[in-house]
Amino acid sequence: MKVLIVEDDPLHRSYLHEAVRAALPECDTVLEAENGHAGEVQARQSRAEHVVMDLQMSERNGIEAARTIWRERPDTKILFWSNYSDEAYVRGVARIVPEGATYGYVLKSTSDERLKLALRGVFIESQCVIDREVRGIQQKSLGTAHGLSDAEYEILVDVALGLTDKAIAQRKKLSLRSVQNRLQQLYEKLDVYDEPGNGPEGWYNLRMRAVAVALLRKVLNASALERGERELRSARGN
Amino acid sequence: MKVLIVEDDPLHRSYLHEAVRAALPECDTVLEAENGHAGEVQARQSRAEHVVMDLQMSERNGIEAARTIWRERPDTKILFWSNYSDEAYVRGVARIVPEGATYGYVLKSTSDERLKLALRGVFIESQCVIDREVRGIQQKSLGTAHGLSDAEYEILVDVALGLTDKAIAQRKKLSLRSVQNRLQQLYEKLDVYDEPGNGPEGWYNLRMRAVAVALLRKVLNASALERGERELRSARGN
DNA sequence: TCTTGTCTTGCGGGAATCCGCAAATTTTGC
DNA sequence: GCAAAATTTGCGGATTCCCGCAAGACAAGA
Repeated sequence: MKVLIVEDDPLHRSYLHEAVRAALPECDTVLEAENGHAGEVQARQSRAEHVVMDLQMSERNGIEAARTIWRERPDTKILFWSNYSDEAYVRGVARIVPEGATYGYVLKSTSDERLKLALRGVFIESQCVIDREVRGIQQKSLGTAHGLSDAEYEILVDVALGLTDKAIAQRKKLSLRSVQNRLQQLYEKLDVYDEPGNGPEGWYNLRMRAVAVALLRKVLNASALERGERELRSARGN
Repeated sequence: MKVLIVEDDPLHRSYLHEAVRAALPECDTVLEAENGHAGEVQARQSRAEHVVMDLQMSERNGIEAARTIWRERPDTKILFWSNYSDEAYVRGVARIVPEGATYGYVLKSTSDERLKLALRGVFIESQCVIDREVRGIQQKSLGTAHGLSDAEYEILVDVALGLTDKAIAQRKKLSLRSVQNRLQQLYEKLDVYDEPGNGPEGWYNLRMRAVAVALLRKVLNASALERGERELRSARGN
């Protein structure tokens, strides 16, 4: 059994290496890669079916890397090991998990014991192991109260990239007014309307404020923006 | 001699602890804090004059913590030790360094040797030690070509927070048109005008696109946004 | 003093936004 | 198969943004 570790921080990498050795005696080979791109190459060459992957890496982040790995071998078991549980990350991972694939998502702040359990659970028992806190974010993002639907989230990304309503309408094949409707839903869910009494009204540019709030709440993050920008550019130059 | 380490990652914290022990035999006490807030408290209680500080921590980030520490004792020597050299961080640090204070800024990816040199340089020799790469960012942010002036940067933050032109004008005590002028400078420097030929014109909402570009280039980051938001709220409720 | 350059401000208009209203269309539930 | 609910779309307008143009304000320098 082979395990591939994709992690850019040397300290965390060697810690993970130790943890894998300790938790998985049946593992005979541990490979390492120091960024997403190297990880893809390694996974392809070594045919490793078990991957521990950091999200947030320079060069190429974990979500991108996981997506190409899964595209080539959808039965690869991937355990995401991340510092943060930003809704943007959770959503990003959920978007790329293939049908029926087994994966895990644990935070770097979890105990050695729980990391061990996750390693065995995902790699040996083929269970999906999601950290408690991550699970909470997942739930929240589905709740209709504050949670954004996929449609709303996509609009949010387009807006955040700086596209005009017209451009979004064209991209999403919708009428101008529909895009604006979606935007209004966003404004309500993100609660960007300045309540009267809190200074004069009209303090906020709603479009910009919505993005700011999404960033502050980690519904969006830099990684999601970069992903969107790449997609935008590739769609442009088709 | 006392050294305070403020770092939320346990692995990095113990690594730093070792590095300090090895580089500074004249140091008899090493204290640790696991987030910015605890760091402030520790610094106050222990009167440590030498601090190694991570930027990007939850609870309270390094820039905030450093600012309050320096406000209480401006002669404290602080070595910033960070994963990234985002222009937003570099700018954030530069904004809070007191007159004549000595500090350093090294990346976590530097070698043990250079970390050691930085520790001795800042704490013993009272030199300012700035990593090569960080220095590069500093220079670039000053170059008039793409670099934003402080005035432009402040407008950028206000826009990113979602304020309207009118609100910014009021906040900054400028006329509406002056704010819009500053915005136009921003648009030019961030190069948000879609060149003709690249699809139909009017793809971009300039205001939003400027912020998106700033985020993608790391001129802005989530930390800077949070700082801005806090200032905004405190200014509101005065 | 006069010039030159930078910064600020006002005016005006074209374009984009935000959004209420209502009809048309699709989806959902039974 | 049909009615209720949700979504999409068009229209019109108030507001805001974006920006060219030009007139003051201010500082530096010859």
